Amino acid sequence: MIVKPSLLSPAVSLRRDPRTGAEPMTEDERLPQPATADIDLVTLLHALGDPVRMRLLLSYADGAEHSCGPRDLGLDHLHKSTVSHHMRVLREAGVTTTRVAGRNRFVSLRRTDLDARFPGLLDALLASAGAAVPAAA
Amino acid sequence: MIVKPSLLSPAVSLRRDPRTGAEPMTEDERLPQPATADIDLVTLLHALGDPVRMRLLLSYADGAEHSCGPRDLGLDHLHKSTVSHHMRVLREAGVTTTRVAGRNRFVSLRRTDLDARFPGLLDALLASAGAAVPAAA
DNA sequence: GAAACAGTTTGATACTCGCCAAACAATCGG
DNA sequence: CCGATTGTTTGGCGAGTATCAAACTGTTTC
Repeated sequence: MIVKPSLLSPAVSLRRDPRTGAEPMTEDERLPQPATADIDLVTLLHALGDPVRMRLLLSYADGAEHSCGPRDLGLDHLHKSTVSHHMRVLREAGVTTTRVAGRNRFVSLRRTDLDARFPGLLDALLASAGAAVPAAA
Repeated sequence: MIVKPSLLSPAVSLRRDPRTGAEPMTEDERLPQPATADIDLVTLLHALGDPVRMRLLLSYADGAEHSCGPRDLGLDHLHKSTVSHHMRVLREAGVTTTRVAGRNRFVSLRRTDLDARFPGLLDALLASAGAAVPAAA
């Protein structure tokens, strides 16, 4: 079940259980996450109702992939296990996806899935979060 | 901190009959609530990240005023003190406003304030909550 | 004044959550 | 193989929360 794609195999095939990831994302190893249709609004709001996770969301809003270290996210004051916990909450809520590549994990926002599930919600949330801290300028 | 108006303010009686029509938003008739500019996004999401409070939000989405009893909200399975607790969380998060009229309290959504603070967010939330339960039709 | 009404507050309990520290697992470089 | 890197998992602790039950406040009605 462990596949090492980077050096030898050009194509990776890791089919998971249909209850977790039923959608065709990048052909790479991903941590378990809910299917788009299974993303629950209350669970999502609960996940984002925490200052640390909201900060993580804003970090991910650029659409790029981010590694998991606290230093990469401006969370030096938190232990790495705490950051790992928060990222798990976000992933299990359907907010983020995690791609495993070697000893690194790359986290990114599930923007397409969220827009499909709750149209307009993510944009409104990001706009609200940006408007909530106007004094920074 | 909860302030008892009847003990601190000697002359507060601004009671008006509800049948006379819409009343201006008088401070003395309202339970304490955050100012529009003080509504915090994370606090708001935390408040809505609970199934009971999300249900309350949907009940208030019609814009009308609702009394506080569990029977009026389809929450018969919950104790009245529990409902009171949830409505306090919503009010302190800035989601709702509570007008005191005699021995009744009328709760309604702060739609204008929320739209001013976080444009588009409430609509997206209500649309998402409606889309989250499509099998009910 | 007494009773009924509408809702809040307090106390108690069980559960969840956020946090850290240490142990653990997997990968990459020597 | 050994150690360094990267992140996860487990255990524990303090704080917060959801719930009910009972007592309480203020209001209306009798």
